[in-house]
Amino acid sequence: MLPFTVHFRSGVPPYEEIVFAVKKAVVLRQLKPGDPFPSVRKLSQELSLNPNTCQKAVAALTAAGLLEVRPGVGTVVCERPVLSPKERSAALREAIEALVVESRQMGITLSELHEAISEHWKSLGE
Amino acid sequence: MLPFTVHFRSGVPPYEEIVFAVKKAVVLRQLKPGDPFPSVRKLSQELSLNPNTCQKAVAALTAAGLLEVRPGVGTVVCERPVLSPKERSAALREAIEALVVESRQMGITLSELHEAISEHWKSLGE
DNA sequence: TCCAGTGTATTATTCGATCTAATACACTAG
DNA sequence: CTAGTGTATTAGATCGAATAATACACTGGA
Repeated sequence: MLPFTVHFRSGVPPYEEIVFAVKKAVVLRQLKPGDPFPSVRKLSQELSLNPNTCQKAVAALTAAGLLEVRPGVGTVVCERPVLSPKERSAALREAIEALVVESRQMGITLSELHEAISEHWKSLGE
Repeated sequence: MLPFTVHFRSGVPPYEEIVFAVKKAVVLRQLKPGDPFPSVRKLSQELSLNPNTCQKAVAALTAAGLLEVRPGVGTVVCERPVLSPKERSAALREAIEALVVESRQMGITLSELHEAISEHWKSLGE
């Protein structure tokens, strides 16, 4: 059994789904810093995917700073990366702009958007 | 000259960039309801794209309710589509979840996220 | 009526990303 | 030494997207 759940949707590359599922699992504390991360071969077996596809997901998560690779040993979950507020805002700029434009185009108010975000935030715990 | 600006990025299909650019232009009031929308052939000429690619963008915008087609005449910008609050929230569910997970994974607080969204919101006017 | 300008449909081809497949290699713990 | 790691390489299959060249139905105006 894997320490996270992947939901595959048509139109979205499987390796991207894995990346998102792992990020969500970390947020939900299903994966904690220091936890061992399943091997590429284990992943490919559990998810019925090619090892290369899983390797691509692991590489992306490593580049994003969520996983740390111990050569020859395995992969573990990292401490949360430390970024300055400026870096954090910049990293989310595009996603925020897309969401805001989409929201205003649909006639959603700023209050409604804040409310919807707060709800999702709380649904992930604490 | 087109009534909106498209920013092409590698990795994103050009027709999706057009769709987003038009949505943003409507939000910015650069495109108002009733305004004539450039023809497919005009678009392809100005953007140096194949007519079929522009046609795909027009079709997507029509399906989204932003444009209205007058057969044989041309295309005009629609009135803002009316959706119930429930429909609006549902339409943004995935984008919001992705943003919230990404934010929490990066260690951003709910307050910081609200602040960043408010800033982007105001940068689009009124 | 005729014609130019609309949106739209069709068919075919090219291109790139993705996923799969089968190996191979360097590393580390036991 | 061996089994289990991550990683790299090469190749092929598949799919979506973009391009290309036409063709058609519709509408407004000359």
